Amino acid sequence: MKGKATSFDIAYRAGVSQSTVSRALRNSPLVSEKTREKIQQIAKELNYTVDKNASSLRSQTSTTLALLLFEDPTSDDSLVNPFFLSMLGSITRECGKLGYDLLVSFQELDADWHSVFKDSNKADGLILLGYGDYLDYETKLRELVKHNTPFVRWGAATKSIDTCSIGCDNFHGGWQITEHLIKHGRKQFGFIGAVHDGAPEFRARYEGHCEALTRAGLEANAQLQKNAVNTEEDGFNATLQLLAENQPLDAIVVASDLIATGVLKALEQKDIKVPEQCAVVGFDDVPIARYTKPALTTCRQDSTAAGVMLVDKLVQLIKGEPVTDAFMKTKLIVRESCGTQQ
Amino acid sequence: MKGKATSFDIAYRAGVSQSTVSRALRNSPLVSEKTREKIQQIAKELNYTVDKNASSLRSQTSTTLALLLFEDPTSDDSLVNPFFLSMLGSITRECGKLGYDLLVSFQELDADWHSVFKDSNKADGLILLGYGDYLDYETKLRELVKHNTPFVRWGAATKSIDTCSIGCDNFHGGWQITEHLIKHGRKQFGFIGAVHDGAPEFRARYEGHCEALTRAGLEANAQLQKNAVNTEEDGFNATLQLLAENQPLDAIVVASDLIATGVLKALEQKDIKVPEQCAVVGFDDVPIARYTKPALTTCRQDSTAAGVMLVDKLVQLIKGEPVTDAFMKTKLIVRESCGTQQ
DNA sequence: TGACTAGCTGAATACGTATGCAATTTGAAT
DNA sequence: ATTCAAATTGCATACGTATTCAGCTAGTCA
Repeated sequence: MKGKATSFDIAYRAGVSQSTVSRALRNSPLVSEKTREKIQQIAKELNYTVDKNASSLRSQTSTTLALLLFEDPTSDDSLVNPFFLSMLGSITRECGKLGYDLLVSFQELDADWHSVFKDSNKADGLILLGYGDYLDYETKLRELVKHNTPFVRWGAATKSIDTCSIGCDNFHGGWQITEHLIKHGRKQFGFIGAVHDGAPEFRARYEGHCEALTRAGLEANAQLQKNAVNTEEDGFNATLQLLAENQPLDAIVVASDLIATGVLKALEQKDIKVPEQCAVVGFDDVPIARYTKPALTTCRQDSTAAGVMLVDKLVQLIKGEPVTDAFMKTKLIVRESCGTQQ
Repeated sequence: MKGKATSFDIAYRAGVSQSTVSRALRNSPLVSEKTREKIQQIAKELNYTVDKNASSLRSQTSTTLALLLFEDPTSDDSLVNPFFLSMLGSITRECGKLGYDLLVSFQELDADWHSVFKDSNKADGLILLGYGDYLDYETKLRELVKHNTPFVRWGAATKSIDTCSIGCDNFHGGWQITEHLIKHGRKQFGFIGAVHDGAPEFRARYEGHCEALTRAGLEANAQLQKNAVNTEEDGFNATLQLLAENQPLDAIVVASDLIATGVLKALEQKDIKVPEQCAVVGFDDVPIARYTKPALTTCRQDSTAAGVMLVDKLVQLIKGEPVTDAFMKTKLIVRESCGTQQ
């Protein structure tokens, strides 16, 4: 025999029809145990593998999920948002466990990703990863809903669209961090992270932060909030701006760890001791956070659990089962940069 | 019309046959410009997308690559080797640029990954990532060759198998690092990293290290080489073992950055100042290296270029073009941990 | 005018599987 | 022996595209 073995080859050797082979290999109860064993035996001998394309074409289902990662193409190409990257491991493994293949694709924000993967039958469903609120995002989500494309996404639930979102409680996280710092005596807060035109996640963190201040009878000073998108560089620059305000400051709450690395760098350059003179707290708990100097106190989002949940929910959606949004609790990871260890 | 539009739907509206539609959409020169434009216009109106499965089935080519990442499943699930992770970005983007989809899959070392992806026609070719030399690796590579499966891999060229390997010159890197340290007055070297049963990459780095010592008239002391697989924990423990030898020591060359983070941690715990008392140099230049305390001097492998090259070569292979192995030069990145900055 | 070519187009088919339906076998019950 | 249901199996077809081959039209050249 030349080329790959087909189900017909197996049928011929087993003395049965191709239909029976197909059924036997999928463990259909319609075929007798004896026949099934014989067929599976032969299949093994021939190193037979089901042709994915033919199978998908016929059954109109690809058992493949597509992971779309949105990123601003302006940033350094080699630098992928480490938080999402850390989800990749668990997503991949969970897919494997459930028998799904995973297509990974980095998308530029403005591409018309929304139709291609599902419409071409490449994937049964989509996992959307990326800090939200980019160009036409909602419009595209709506498009997906209209097309009946199963998808899940990481991020805050969007009230206006009926989607399955999995995210962490950013508001609570921001509150948690700030409350912790207040409890340990910090009083003059700065906040770094874009809260207006940026990611809604950052905004929620900021609002949680403000809420904690208010409850403690402190006041959020808008002058001490500086915008920064999710890069070290922006963190560095925003910190310099913040310091230029010349206001007393004993704590900086930062919207992400990546930004926080830039904040630490700026403070070091200005000879401001962390945490003695100024506490710094990040958000995400990316791998780097353990290695900064001082080690970064942060608010962990459990990316492993998140990845698993994203896949599980998506598969449920594909199977037509009802799913609900999920909120994950954040966890404060106290390291050195907040000055409250032990 | 219900369901997705097919090429027949377009044909009907355009008043032509399905064949013509197929040709027009693939820009075949066989169809007149007028017809082509009309068809493409209608296709756009109907939001038509070619069905990937049907197309792949018919043409027996999937324009999909599979990235297989091998990792020891014992390590923390969420921790993927950061060096390989950093290749993912460029691999993904290069695939996109060339019109290929990318399947990503983490494989356990012992699975029979070697047949599944290509035989099932899921992918046209394979990218193999992982420090080599795991169970039956060569056997499986040989199997791939026998099956005529196009594949490329990151790592040292294997003399015994006719594969396309892309790797960096680990020997040179080890030599480079050591030579640099010697030039700056270090004399008593330790080496941490598994050199026998571990990755051949680590071994080559060690050999380069030894070569540099020999050329400088120094001698590699086997007692001062301690094994460690690619984890921070192993680095920590190996360092303690190394120190327990109670030999004079003013430099430690480490087989990878990840291990080096553990080395730094151990040295700090033992109150040994880096780099004053002991220089430390890693390998890979993973993102974390910039953030350790002190910042890690290391030997960079250009993962972005590597990723692009892996994809390019694989596509060439798929097209039947001849390819050659490639060796990339390493680059010494001097930071603080070697004590020679400026 | 006829013959021939270039340029397009369409009919028909194959890719390899999954599945509805009909057909057959088996065994049990009458 | 007859009937009937249950258990298996096979036949035929559809999934949607790409491509071979043949056919048609219009234009060219003799």
